Amino acid sequence: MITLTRKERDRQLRKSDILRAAERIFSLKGFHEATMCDIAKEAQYATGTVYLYFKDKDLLYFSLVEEKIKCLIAAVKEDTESVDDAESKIKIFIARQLDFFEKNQDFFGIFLSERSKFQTVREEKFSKPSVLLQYREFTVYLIKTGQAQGIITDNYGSKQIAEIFFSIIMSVVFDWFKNTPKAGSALSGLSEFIFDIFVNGVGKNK
Amino acid sequence: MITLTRKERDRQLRKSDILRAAERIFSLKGFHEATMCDIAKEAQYATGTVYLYFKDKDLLYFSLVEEKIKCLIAAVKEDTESVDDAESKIKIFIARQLDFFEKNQDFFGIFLSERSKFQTVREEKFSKPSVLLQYREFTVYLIKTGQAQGIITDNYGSKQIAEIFFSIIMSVVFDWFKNTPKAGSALSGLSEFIFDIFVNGVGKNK
DNA sequence: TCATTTTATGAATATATATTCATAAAATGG
DNA sequence: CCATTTTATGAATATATATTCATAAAATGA
Repeated sequence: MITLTRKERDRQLRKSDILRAAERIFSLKGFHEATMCDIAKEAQYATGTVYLYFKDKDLLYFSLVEEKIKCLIAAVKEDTESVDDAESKIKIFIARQLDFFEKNQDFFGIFLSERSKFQTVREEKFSKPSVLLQYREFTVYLIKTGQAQGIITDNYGSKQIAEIFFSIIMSVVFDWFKNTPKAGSALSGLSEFIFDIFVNGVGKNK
Repeated sequence: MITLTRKERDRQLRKSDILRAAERIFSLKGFHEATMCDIAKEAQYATGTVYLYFKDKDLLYFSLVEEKIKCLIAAVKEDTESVDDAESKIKIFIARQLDFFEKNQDFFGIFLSERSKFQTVREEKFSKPSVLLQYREFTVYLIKTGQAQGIITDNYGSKQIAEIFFSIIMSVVFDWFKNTPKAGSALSGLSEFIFDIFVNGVGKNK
């Protein structure tokens, strides 16, 4: 059902241009240091034009984050649905995630540096449940599946475990991001490591 | 060797007053939203006075974070030194850390929300190695001890494991911080959980 | 081609707040 | 008690930048 008029489609394209510019500028300078003027220039528009497409700076920023996370969720969901056993699901989840961040390094910079902003301001500006929440819910679902299939402990709640899961992945990505000089080793190569640590811990198996 | 003149000591006291005020205001509003005026008022000084004690807003902020982390490091070092076996060391480390964050909830708010700032701007303003680095080094040392004593795997590097360790603790603290309504259950109660997950993973032990 | 609507422009505005500095108050010490 | 030094004050300054808006350009369609 394609109901976009040409006008609407054009508008979407221009919004998209601006979002791409914002992505570059925000990730280069961070939220506060990036100016609307920077972003407009990068998108080859005048300052005021940006405001015809995004109400204000906050909203521009959030639109960008939302768009990206939606992408990630979509990719992850599609791929994990293709298998049934929880172990594969989890492994695929990790791999997809690493892949995404590797291909979206700029975005990752934003995501990391402004996480807190996203958590506090979001409530005031968005009525709809945040995509981060959706994302979180999906990891909880994964863990529950693992518990149901008996490969993950049920000594602890799925939410609690999901948080740990997420933070381990993020910490590895962050570490890689920080230390890898440009075109270094593949982030995706760390999938195994994450899965192992997450499932088996760091204790020495005697 | 007490070499502080009364003048110097007074100055320290006033700096301390200002730091306490900054702690309250920063944690209430975050770095950008907190104004120097807010902080001055909270400390019962005029705006300009703050500048007699701290060169600028950034430095005030970093002084605060440094001071707190130094505290944490000191506490952690002292306590872990009292035992020899790595398992106890690690358990104590976790417990002390939780204890610290529980007692310094305000500070934790700052620490979390401005982590990125701290990581980027620091280099430019401080020549001395940051306390965060010291902190990180200490966790690496802990892991190495564990590896040397054969309770932690040496399939992976100590740095890599230390990052994971740190991030697991932080994620638990963050979670608690977010969900616990005021005077709820003790954060310190989660020590066991962290140790278990970290060492044994979330895999179901058959 | 021209009248009307839509879109773009960027200088001007509005606001916010970090920082300074001339002035005043307080402390010092002789 | 006075002269000098130190410390505190807070109004004024400087700067930065998000946002607006009068104006211009472009697109539309008859």
